[in-house]
Amino acid sequence: MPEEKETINKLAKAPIESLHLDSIAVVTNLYRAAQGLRNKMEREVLSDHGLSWTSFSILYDLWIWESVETKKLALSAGVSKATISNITNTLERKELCYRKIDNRDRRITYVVLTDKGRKVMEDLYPKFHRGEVEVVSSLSIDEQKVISSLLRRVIRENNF
Amino acid sequence: MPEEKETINKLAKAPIESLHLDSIAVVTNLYRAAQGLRNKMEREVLSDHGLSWTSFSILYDLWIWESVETKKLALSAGVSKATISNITNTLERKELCYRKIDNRDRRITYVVLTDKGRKVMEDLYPKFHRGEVEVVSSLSIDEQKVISSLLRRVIRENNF
DNA sequence: TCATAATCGTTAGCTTTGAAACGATAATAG
DNA sequence: CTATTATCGTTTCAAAGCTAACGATTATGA
Repeated sequence: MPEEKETINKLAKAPIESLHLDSIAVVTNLYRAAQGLRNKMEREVLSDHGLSWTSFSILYDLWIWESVETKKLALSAGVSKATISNITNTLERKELCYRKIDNRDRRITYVVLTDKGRKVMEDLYPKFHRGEVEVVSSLSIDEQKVISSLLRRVIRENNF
Repeated sequence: MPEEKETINKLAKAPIESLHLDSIAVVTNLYRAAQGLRNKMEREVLSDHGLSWTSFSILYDLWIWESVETKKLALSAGVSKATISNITNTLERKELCYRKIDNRDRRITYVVLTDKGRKVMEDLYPKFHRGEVEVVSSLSIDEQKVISSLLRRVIRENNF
């Protein structure tokens, strides 16, 4: 990669005893790929319904699990509970979900998908899935299995 | 993975002719790893100087290249030019960089690192690099090379 | 030359994001 | 049985982030 090489040269002047170039490459390319993925999906798929990546991932959870506690949504999406609270507000305004307080433990709030929300997902998911397939289409099935396996290890070992 | 399997079962009911499970796994794990990476770095390293991941990546570019056009910063960080404008304001307020208009083409604005900005990077980069190494430490060097290579292909083929 | 088009960065208005503080509720301890 | 702790979700406030519109500048073309 052109940019990567140039950067490494400049980094030589950095006050570092030893540079682990392979680690740098993994982190750089990992984040760039994820960022590109998100941007592409928001632009080409999710903008149809005015949804952000995180909003979609929440609707997705609700679609799969019917009803999910706020805390689990935050954990699943990798964002703070404050963010979930805000996004839930937006989704509620769009009538795609609603809140439901647990009667047994009134501290817990469940978020539930509405019929309208389900329809949106039934329209959106096939398009999203086509996007997923397209993004990784330059990798063979075996390569997809390899990269998933390696990423899973990173996720597991870091408790991501 | 426990959650992944359960999800796939639920997805069977989805209105999709054919599900490419390997593509789903790549996208899911790719995004989760990147999200975890960002959160960890912001929490454990960048919070020392009150910097976001994107702010840091901009300072990093300036550190390497001395002076960069706003447009290239947006491209490099994978965010919109409006975001760069906002972040540059914040960084300027912290006296970590300043703007400089090109005399030949007065539409172009360069962002330049200050001495204070350089000092911050000299303090921060070693810590950041230790974080990078730590995050991927469960992968062997060969595995790191493999995953970088596969990610690079995804990036290239999608113009990310 | 001068009008039109293209490019660049900022602004406006909104949603997303997180840390910290806050209220409400439940669990625990004495 | 009360008092203390712990947990949960929301609110507050600031920064990050996007789209679209805008003003300023440069390039193009007739």
